[in-house]
Amino acid sequence: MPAPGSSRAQPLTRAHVVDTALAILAGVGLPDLTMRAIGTELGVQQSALYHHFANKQALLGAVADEIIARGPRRISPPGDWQDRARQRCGDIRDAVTAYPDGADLVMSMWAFGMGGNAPFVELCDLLVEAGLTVEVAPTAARTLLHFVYGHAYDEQSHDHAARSGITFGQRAPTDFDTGVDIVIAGIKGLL
Amino acid sequence: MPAPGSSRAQPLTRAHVVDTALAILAGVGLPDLTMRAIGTELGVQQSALYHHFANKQALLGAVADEIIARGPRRISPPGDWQDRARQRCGDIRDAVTAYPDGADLVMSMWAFGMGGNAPFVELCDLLVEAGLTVEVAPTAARTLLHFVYGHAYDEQSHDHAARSGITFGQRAPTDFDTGVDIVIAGIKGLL
DNA sequence: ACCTGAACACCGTTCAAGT
DNA sequence: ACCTGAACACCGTTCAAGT
Repeated sequence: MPAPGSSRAQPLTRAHVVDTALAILAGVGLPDLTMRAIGTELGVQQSALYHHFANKQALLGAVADEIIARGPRRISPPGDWQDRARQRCGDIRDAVTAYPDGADLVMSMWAFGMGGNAPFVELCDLLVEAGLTVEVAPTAARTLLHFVYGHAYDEQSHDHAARSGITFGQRAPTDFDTGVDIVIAGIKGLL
Repeated sequence: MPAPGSSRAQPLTRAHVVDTALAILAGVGLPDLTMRAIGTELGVQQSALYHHFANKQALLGAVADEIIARGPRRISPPGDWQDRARQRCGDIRDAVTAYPDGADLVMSMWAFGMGGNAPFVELCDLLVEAGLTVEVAPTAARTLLHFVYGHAYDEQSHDHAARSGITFGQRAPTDFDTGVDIVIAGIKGLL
């Protein structure tokens, strides 16, 4: 961490900004991931960030991409397309739940078309390879992702709520797997 | 609309606040649904709202409940449980898409346990009636709702983006129905 | 009990000016 | 090109004080 006020040898890069944003996200969550916090952590004025990103949303889009990129990506899976889809969904879930509010961030940025598109493209490819038509594969991929993000968002919201003293009915640990299985079984019917 | 500064005969009620919040949401969307805007529209200081709601989230939870309550609820459907589930999902989608950012709001409030729980309860009941065990029905209901909200959120985000000039690949109008069918077919496998 | 008025501690974004 | 410093136009929330 550079001391605030220290003159940097290197100019700021987008990658450096994204790195710092991820560190702040990990520490304090999305509501406190402010332009001022990022600037302060980098030893720079918040206005300097606008030289590298058009606005906060563009910055968060890059953060969403990085959350996905840093997530696990188990390769060369044994078994059929259903096992591969299950595995990829699990990886995506692990990626977004690795950071507080990660599901919220990635889901929003994906919906807005400003980041986090890789999981959609990968699942589309996987499903086309599995034999789905190019017309229906995007719909199936989105259905899968809506579940993955929705479930993760739920989980992370409950983490917040638990800290505020609100309690929820206990959720089975197999809940995620069951949901993914439901959607995959449904997709199977499209073949 | 009461003129600002007019002394009201009746004291403010929660229902009146929620009504006004919905009108503002319909007009300007969630980012501009501020405590100040609600207060101004009611001819009252923003601080007065805290006498009726603990905070903004509690107020938005009540708004989410009202969005669902005001949505359509087609009754006594012909056909099997799958038709009934399809119909209920369509109604929920219509309810949340009737207001700008409605999907975002209802999804968030539901995840936080602060509102919008009725659709979940209804779908649970419907699925238990269909023959699902009480262990797996909530998981199936959540899977369905994650898709419905995720899809609606996507649509409404694209509405925003279109206004900012961003364009997306065209989505088939049957996309929602196909997604619901995928999940319902998957749930069928649990019977 | 219900509401006012003012304050507190913040936000994202812009922009002239420096180097 | 890259960044500073200061401002602009906002937020949600709190709280003493009024009625």
